[in-house]
Amino acid sequence: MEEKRYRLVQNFLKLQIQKGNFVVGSYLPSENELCTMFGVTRTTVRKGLDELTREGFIDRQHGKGSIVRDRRKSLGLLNVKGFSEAVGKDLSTVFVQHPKISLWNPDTHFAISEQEFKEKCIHFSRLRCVYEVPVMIEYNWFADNRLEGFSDIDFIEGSFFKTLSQHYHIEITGSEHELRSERVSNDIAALLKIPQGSPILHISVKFHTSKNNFFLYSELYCTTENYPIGSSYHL
Amino acid sequence: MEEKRYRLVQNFLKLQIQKGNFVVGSYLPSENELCTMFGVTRTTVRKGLDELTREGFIDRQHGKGSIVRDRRKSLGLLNVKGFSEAVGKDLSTVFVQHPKISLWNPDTHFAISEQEFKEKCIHFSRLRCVYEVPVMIEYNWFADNRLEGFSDIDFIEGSFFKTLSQHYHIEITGSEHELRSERVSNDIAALLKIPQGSPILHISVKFHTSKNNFFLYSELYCTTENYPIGSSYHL
DNA sequence: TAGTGGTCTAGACCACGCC
DNA sequence: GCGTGGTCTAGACCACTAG
Repeated sequence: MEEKRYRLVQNFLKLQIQKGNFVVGSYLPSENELCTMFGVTRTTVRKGLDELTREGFIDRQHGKGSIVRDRRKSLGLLNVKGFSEAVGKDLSTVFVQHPKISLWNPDTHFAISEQEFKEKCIHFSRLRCVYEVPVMIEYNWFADNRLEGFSDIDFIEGSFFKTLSQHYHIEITGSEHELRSERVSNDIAALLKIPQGSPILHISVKFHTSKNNFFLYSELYCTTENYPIGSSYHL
Repeated sequence: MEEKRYRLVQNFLKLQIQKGNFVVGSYLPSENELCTMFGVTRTTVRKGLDELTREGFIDRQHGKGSIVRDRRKSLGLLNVKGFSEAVGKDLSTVFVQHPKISLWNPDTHFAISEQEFKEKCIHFSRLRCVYEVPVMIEYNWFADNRLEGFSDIDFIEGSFFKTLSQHYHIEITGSEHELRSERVSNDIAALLKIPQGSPILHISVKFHTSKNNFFLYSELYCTTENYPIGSSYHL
C-alpha cells in the first residue's frame, strides 16, 4: 500500500510508541542507527521523524536525540483546566453508564453519516469531579463495529484515548466543536448538584481519528463557575 | 541575525505574501526558479516552503505549484459560526469604542506581564451582528507602544488581524482560551438586546503573535442560542 | 572528543497536471 | 511532452550535549 520509505520508518516507530515499546520520555534510536536499520539515508529517516514530530509523537533535541512525547497534552483540545494538566488535585471519574450497545442518540449536534447510522453504536457516559465536586458530565457515542470487543476491556488509566491508542492504534487527529451557553436541564442539574436553571456550558464535539470514517461524538455539560474550560492552540 | 538559507527563502516569500505582492490564490515561483533566485539547492528551497506550509501561508499542489492560502480560516480559533466562514449572510460589525489609549482593564482573565503593565494600552470594543441581530460583543486590549501609530489607521476590510499582517507583518501564532457559561450582566444584556440574566458564553482569550512579547487580550461575550460558537482543530 | 541532530549540496528518478 | 512538486541518494560540514 504505502511504499514510501520514510513512511516505513515513521509507521514502524509510531507503532512501537503506541504499543508502549518506546515509553514516554525515552529516546528513539539515533538517526544514524535508523539509517542502517532501514537501509536508507539520513534525509529519508529525517523526513519520517519530521512527520512524527508534526503528529506530536516525538520532540527532537539537538545534540541529544528524539524523545517520545506525551501526546495527550498537545492536541489543543478542550479539557477542564486542572483535569489532565494539573497535578496534585483530587480528580475522579465515575461511570454513569458503562459502555454498552445502544441506539444512536439524536442529541448529537453533528450529523452522523448514513453509513454510521446503519450500524449499532456504543454509548457511555461519565461524571468528572474535582475534589469530589462534579464539574462535567460527558456523553459519548461511536459506531460499534469499528472497535472489536470494546465493551469487554477496561480503560487504560481511565483514559478512553489512551485505550484507543494502545489497544487499537487509533489516534485522535482532529476535532470540531460547537459551544453553547444554556440553562441546565433538570436531569443534569441533579447529576452535577447545581441549582436548576443555572447557566451551563454545553460543548458538542466530533472527534476525527486516524481510522477511516471512524468518529467519536461527545456531548459535554460543564459547570464553569469554579473550573473554567481551557483550550490552547499553537502553530 | 538569521543566517540559515532556508529562512531567507521562507522570510522573503512570507513578507511578499504579507505585503500582498503574492495575493491569495496565486502561485509562487516554482521551486527551480527559487533555486536560481537564491542560489541554493531544491532541498533548501523545499525546507523553506515546508515551513511556510506549516505556518499556513501556502498549500502545495503536486504537478502545479505552491498556492497562496487564506490563513485566517486555518487557525483553529474560535469564531462565530457563519461569521467569517459563511457566505451570503448579512454580517456587520460596529465599534462600541474606537481604538484609544486607556488603562489596562482588570477584566482580563489572563495575567498581563509586568513589562506590559508599565506601558499604556490601547483598547477597543466591537459589537458583531448577524442579520442586524447582535450575537457577540468583543473587548480588546494590547500594549500601546508595540504598534506605532495604530489609532490613526483604519482596519483593513474590517479585520484587525488582516491589519496586523499587512501593516505590521505580525501574525497570530497561537492562543489560549478560558470558557465560562455565566448569567449576563445588565450592561451587556442591553447591548446584545437579550433578557437580563440570560446564560451567556464568556470567552477570555490571550493571542500569541510572531512579535516578541506582544500579546492581544480579548474578552468575548456571545449569545449562542441562534449562532453557536464553532471551532475546529486538525493535525 | 565522540555522538547527536541541523543544514546543505548536486545530483537522480518518479508521479501528477496540463496541453 | 514538459514543467511541476515528491522522494531519495551519498556524501559534507556545522552546532549542540555530554562525559
